Amino acid sequence: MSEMERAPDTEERIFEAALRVFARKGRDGARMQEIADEAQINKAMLHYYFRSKQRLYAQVFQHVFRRLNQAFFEAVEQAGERSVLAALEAFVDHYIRFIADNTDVLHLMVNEFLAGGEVIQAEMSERMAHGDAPPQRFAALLGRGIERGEIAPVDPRHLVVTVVSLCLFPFVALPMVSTLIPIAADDLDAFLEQRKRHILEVLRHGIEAPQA
Amino acid sequence: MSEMERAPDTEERIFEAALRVFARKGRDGARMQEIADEAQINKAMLHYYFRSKQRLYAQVFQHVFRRLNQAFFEAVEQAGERSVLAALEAFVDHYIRFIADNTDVLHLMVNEFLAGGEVIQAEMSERMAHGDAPPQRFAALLGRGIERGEIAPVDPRHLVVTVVSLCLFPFVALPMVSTLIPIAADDLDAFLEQRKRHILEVLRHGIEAPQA
DNA sequence: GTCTATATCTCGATAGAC
DNA sequence: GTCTATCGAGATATAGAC
Repeated sequence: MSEMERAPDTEERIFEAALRVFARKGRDGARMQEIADEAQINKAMLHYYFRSKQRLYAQVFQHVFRRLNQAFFEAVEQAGERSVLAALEAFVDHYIRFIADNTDVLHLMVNEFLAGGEVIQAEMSERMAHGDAPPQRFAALLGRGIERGEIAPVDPRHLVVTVVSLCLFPFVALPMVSTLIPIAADDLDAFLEQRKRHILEVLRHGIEAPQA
Repeated sequence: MSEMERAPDTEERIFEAALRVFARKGRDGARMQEIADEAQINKAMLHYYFRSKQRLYAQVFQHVFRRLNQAFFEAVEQAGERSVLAALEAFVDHYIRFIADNTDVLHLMVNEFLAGGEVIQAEMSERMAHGDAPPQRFAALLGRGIERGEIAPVDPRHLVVTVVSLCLFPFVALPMVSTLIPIAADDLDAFLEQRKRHILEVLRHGIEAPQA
C-alpha cells in the first residue's frame, strides 16, 4: 500500500479548481492558465491528467450533473413518507441548503442550459427515460398527495417546476435580487431563511385570502 | 435629406446579429466572424462601426438591459389601477409573453448574471438607486394591496422575487423542463398557457386546501 | 462605406529535459 | 510526475486599395 508513487492528489486539485473556474467564467471564458494557477500547479499538468480542455470540461460537467441529480434525489427521499406538505417543506429546506453550499454547481448547470445543451440533452433523456428520475419521482409523490386529498388538484409536474423555480432562481438572479432586498448581499443565510418561509407560506395558502 | 451617403442600416443589422450570436454562444463563445456572417456583411465592418468586440458586447448588453427593464415596467404599468390580483394576472401574462418573444434577451441577461456582473452591478445600482425602478414600483403596488387588505400580508419584495422566478425560470431550464413536461418542447405556446394558469392558481389559493 | 489581405496576439497543446 | 520552452491554430484587430 505504500509503494504508490503517484502524485498526492494533484488530479483532484485540478478537478476542483476547474469546477470553480468553469463556474465563474463559463466554458469558453475559462482559461487553462487560470485553472492551473487556481490549482497551484503547472499548466502542462492539466494536459497530462486530462487530455484537453474539452475533456476536462466534460468530466467536470458530468460530475456536476450527477451531484445536482443526487441532491434532488436526496431532497425527495428525505421528504419521504410524511404528509405531502411536510414533504414539501423538507424538500425546500434540503434543496436550498445544498445550492447555497454549491452555487458553483448550479452556475455550471445553468451555463450549460443556456448553451443550448447538446451535451445536456443526451445525458438528460438517458436519465429521464426510465420514468424514475428524481423530478419524476417527486411529481409522483405529489400526485399521490393529490389523490389522497391532502393538497389541491394541480398538475403535479407543474408543481415540481414551480417549487424548483422558487428554490433556484434567486441564486441565478442574485445580483438583481440584492438590489431589491439588500440583505441578500449582506447576510445570505438570513435572506434564505426569509425566502424559505415565504415560499412555504405562498405554496400553502396563496395570497388571496387575507389572514391577519 | 437625400444627400446622406451612409449605409442603409448596416449598423442596425450588425447590432441585431450580434444580439442573437451573443445570446446563443455567450460573450466569450461568440465569434466576430459568426456575427459578420449572420449580418451578411464583412468582418471588417464590425470594427468600423464598433471599435472592438468588447465595445460591441457592451452596447448590446446595455440595450438588452434596458429592454428587459422596459418590459418589466410595461408589465407593471399595464397592471395599473385594477385590484391587485387582476394586476398580478396582467403582469404574468404580459411578462411571459415578452420573454417568449425575446428569449435572446433573457439568455444574455442570465449569462451576465452568472458572469458575476461587474458590468451589471454598476448599471444595476445606478438604476435601482432612486427607489422607483420597476421591481420596486411593483413591490410598492403589491404593498398597497396588502394595506387595503386585498391580499395576505407577505413581504411584497419577496413576492416580486417569487412572481418573477415563476415567470422566468422555466425559460432558463427549458431543456430540463421539457423532459418532465414534453409538451414544452413540442408546443411552447400551449405549455405557456398551462404554465400561466398554474402560476395564478398557486399564487391565489396555494395548494393546502383541496377545493374539488 | 466596403472589401481583401495581413498583422498581432491569445491560448490550447506538445516536446523534451529532469 | 513535474517543469520550461515553444509551436501552431484561430481569433481579434488593422492597413490600405477601391
